[in-house]
Amino acid sequence: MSLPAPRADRESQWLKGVLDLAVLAALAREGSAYGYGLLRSLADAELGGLKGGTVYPVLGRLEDEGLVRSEWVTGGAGPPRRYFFLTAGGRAALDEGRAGWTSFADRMTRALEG
Amino acid sequence: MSLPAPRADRESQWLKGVLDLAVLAALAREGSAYGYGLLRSLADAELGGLKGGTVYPVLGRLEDEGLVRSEWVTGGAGPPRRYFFLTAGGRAALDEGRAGWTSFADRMTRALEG
DNA sequence: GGCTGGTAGATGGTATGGCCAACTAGTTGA
DNA sequence: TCAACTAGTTGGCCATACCATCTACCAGCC
Repeated sequence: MSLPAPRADRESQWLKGVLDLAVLAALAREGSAYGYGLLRSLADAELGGLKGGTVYPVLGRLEDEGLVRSEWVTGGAGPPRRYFFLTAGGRAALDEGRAGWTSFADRMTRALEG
Repeated sequence: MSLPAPRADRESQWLKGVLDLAVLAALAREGSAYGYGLLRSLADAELGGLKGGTVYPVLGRLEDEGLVRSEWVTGGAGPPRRYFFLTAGGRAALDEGRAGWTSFADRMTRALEG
């Protein structure tokens, strides 16, 4: 391929560094959630077409950073689910990230309009 | 180091895929510009602390994609400057990118507030 | 019992692109 | 001659979203 524009969906680039905040926000909104459910609510709603291979590593990173806690729940219908909850640190990180994002988005939008 | 949060400045992640649009917008605003000037106007204004190693490759990519044209200008004060101009394709890409960005930023902001 | 299909989670490799550091070169002034 | 500033270039690093693939559990069906 030698087409000039690789076209690599800009949106997937834009998600970088924001996806974790989106996940934190979804957890804050829903109280708790398991990966597969998040996957579908995020994909059906605002942010299009996320796949498991994208979301699960995010949850893993968030747990490594102590921003979420997880808990296996077995015995329901289907395979066991791993439910995630925000920690206090996660809530703080979400607030901070929200502020940073709105600031950045404003500056960027202004830069694009000039 | 074992601190949980690697702290890798979120903003630098957010710039991914948006910086090229910011550069296109700056060129559209100023008519033409050379790299070092762009560097300073972008850094002084909205988007903080950009370095040469970040901006010059962007200009190179934009030229490879046919979105900008460049022209060396020698004989002024100081080293030769390479001036960049938007092409028609660049203007179209800017419009398209602007629309995509505002849409994404809106959806993202809504997702963060929920 | 075996099949199939949907649910749930995990993993590895790839490619993108901003970052830093170092480098070359031209001009100006001491 | 030397230093400082301007201007552009290059190479390697690293985080992270993407894709494809894999395991495993359960339900319904024959």
